[in-house]
Amino acid sequence: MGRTPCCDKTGLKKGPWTPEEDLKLTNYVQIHGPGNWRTLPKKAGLERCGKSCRLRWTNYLRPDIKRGRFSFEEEETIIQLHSVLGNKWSAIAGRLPGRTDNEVKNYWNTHIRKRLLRNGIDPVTHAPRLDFLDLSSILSSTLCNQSLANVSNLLGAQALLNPQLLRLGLATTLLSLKQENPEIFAQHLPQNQQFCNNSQENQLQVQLQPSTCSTSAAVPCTSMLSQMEPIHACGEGLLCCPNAQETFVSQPNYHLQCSANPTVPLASENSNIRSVDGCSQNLSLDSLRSTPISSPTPLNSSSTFINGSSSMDDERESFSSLLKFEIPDGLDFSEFL
DNA sequence: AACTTTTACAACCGCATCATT
DNA sequence: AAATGATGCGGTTGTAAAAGT
Repeated sequence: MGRTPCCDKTGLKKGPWTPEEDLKLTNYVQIHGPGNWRTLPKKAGLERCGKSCRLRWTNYLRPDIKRGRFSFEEEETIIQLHSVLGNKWSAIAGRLPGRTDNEVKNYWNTHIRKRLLRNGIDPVTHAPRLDFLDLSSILSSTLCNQSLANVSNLLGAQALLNPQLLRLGLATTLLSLKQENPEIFAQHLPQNQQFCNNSQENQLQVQLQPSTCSTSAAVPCTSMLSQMEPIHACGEGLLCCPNAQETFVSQPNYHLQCSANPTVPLASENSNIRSVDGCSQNLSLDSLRSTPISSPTPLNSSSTFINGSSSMDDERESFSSLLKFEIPDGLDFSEFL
């Protein structure tokens, strides 16, 4: 059968629109309203395909379009919605007044996607990626920044990870770090109390604790980045989720949880953090979710930007710095060294 | 200053979906 | 029910501007 083309494209102009064309299209739509795009070009005196006119109008000329840089809130919304909806740009844009699907898509591809990749987050699954090529650099920067937070980018890949591979990767990285930065290595690990330095054997050993709360691999990590679970210390410097009984343990070997940067108050104590209910009310995310997530943790947002970076991008870069991890049962660093 | 590479974004293309005949 | 048309959607490309060498 075959469909007829949306318009006869011979002799029709393509490429960037001129101000004159924009004016013609705007004037016509303002008088006659949008729609009937097939016949519009001829009536409006444009040598363009109707489809092109529709796109130009909806993506650029429409008066209610908001232009300019995306705000924090908009970016957070995009990430949260994308973790739930995937590449449903139109659906995402529908929740961002004044933004078009094309704009959201472009912004995702040029900004957010790259940032997530840099931070070790898979932009498709929103789960942490374990790329051993990056392990050293991330861990190095983590240690040098006196925080273990970024390691979560690696260890959070519970669904993707082969435990043996993890041991190997961590061992290699830790060894090289220890050789390259022994002072930092010795200085910071005890502070974070995730590790302890066994001075007698000059080996690293993990303080083990039964894992009481784990997030399921089904939980998008970028959502988790903005989900500050109320947590509390539960001994030995480890942090646990108080409502652990509500969580699932998909892979007991690995235990990933969200927690505040050690230098800032926990989510439950931070008044700047948007309330759980407020978020879900704003976005109605529960209604959008196609598959239930196992974690009761809500989608949250502003909490990810509470450290004091100066530039917008720097603050956004901090996305990755708000996760902590716990070492899984049975993972003994002495095996690595 | 000239050239190359990268980035950002507008626009295009093909397919899907829905409405109408 | 099938054919056809109109519109929407998402992936991809083209290109100007910015950044780097």
